[in-house]
Amino acid sequence: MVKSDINKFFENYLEKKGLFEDKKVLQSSYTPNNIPHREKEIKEIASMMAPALREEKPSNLFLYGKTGTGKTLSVLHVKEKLEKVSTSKKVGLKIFYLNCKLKKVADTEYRLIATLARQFGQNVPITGLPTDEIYRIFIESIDKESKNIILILDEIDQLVKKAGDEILYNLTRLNSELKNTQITFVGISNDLRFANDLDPRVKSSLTEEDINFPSYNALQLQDILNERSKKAFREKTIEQGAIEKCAALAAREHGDARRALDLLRVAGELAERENSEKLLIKHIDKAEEKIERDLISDVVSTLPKQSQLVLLSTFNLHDKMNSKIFTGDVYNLYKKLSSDVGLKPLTQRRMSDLIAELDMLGIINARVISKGRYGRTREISMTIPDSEIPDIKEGLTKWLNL
DNA sequence: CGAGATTCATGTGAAGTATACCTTTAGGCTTAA
DNA sequence: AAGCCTAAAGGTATACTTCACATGAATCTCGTA
Repeated sequence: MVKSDINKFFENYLEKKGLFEDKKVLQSSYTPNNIPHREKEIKEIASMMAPALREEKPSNLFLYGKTGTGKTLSVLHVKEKLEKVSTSKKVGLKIFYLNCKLKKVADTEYRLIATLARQFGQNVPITGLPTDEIYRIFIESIDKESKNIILILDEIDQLVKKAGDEILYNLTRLNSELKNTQITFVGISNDLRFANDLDPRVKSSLTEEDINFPSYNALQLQDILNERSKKAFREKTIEQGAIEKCAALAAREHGDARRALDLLRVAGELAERENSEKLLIKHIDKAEEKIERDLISDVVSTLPKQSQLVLLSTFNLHDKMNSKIFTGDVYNLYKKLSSDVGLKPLTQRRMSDLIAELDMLGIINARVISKGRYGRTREISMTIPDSEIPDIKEGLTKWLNL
C-alpha cells in the first residue's frame, strides 16, 4: 500500500513537468551572454583592458556601485571574452578573479597571496610560512608565466576593512619586483566611500581609472528579469504582473538585480513545491520572507560557535527586556550560556571584537556610546525584524546542542 | 549657575601565549654495491 | 657509502588572553555672580 503510494508519487513527480526549464539561469553564478543596460560599462571595461592584447599594461581599474548592480557580472563577462581572444591569438595573458569576502580564502594578507599562488598551481600550506616567503613564491611563479596578468579583486573593501590597506600598497608595488610580467588590478567595491579612505598613494595607483555602476531602476530590472525568465521558465508559467512585482520589490532596495533574480527563483521553487501550475504573485511575497530568513540563517550557521553563542545571548536579552542592550549584559549571559554548552568562555576583550564582527556582518547593530557617568559601552540593537528572531534562535540552539 | 574635575564601564591598542602547521636538519636505519 | 625515513628544532600565522591606557558625557565640585 504505502509502497505503491510512494511509487506513484515519484512517477507523478517525474511526469509532472516543473515550472522551470533551466533553473541555473536564475542563480547568481550564471553569466548570461547578454547583459541589459550595462553595455556602456562593459564597453568601458573592455577598452580599458584591451591594451593587454597588445601585451601592453592596462591601467588599474576600479569599479564601484551598490550590490547587485552588475559589477561582478560585467567584469566576468569581459574576462571571458578577453580570455577567448587571447588564447586564440596566443597572447600571454592571464586573468584571475578572486572574491576577498570568502572566509578562510582571502581575508588576510597571507591567505590572499596564498590563494593566488595556489591558482598558479603552487602547492602552498595554509599557515606556517613567512609572509615574505609566500610573496616570493607567488612572484616567482607568475614572473615566468606570461606577459600580462589581470587580477580582479572583488569586494576589496572587505579585505581592507579586515586586514588594513597595507596589503594594497604591497600589491601595487608588486610590479617593480617583476621582470617579465606586469600585473593589472581590477578592484571591485560595494562601498562607495571606500576609495576615499585609502592611503593616497594606494588610491592614486589603484584608481587610475574608475567606473561607477549606477543602480538599476524598476524598468531596467524588468528587462533583466524578462530576459532571464525566458530561459529559466517554461512558457506560460508566470502569472501576469509577477515579474513586475519582483522588479518593483527589488527596485525599492536600491535596485539590486541579484535580489530580484533570487526573488524570482525562490518564488518559482515555492510554486513548484505547492504543485501550482503557475508562478503567482503571492509566491513572490512568500519568497521575499524566505530569502530574508535564509540569507541570515545562512550567515549565522557558518559562524564560529563562540560568535553564535554571543548572538544567542543578545537575542535572549532582546526578548527578555526591550530596553537597550549593553556589552556587559551580553557578556554575563554569554558566560552563563557557554558553561551550559560546555564551551570555555572567551574574555570580554575578545567578545568585544566578536560583537564588532557581528556588526560588520550586519546581523546586529552595535554602536559605541558613552553613558556619561555610567561609562562607555556598545549599544546593541537588532537589524533583523522581530518576527524572524524566533526562527533564527531555534536554529542557533540546534547548532549549539542546547 | 557654570566651568572644570571626576567617574564609570567598557573601548581599544600592544604585547604576550597557545596552537597548529611548515621547513630544515640530524640521526638512525636500510639497502645496494 | 648512499638513500630514505623519522623526530626534533626552529620558525610563522592565527586566535585568543593579559595588561594598560583611552574615552566621553553624565554627574559632581566649587568658585563666583
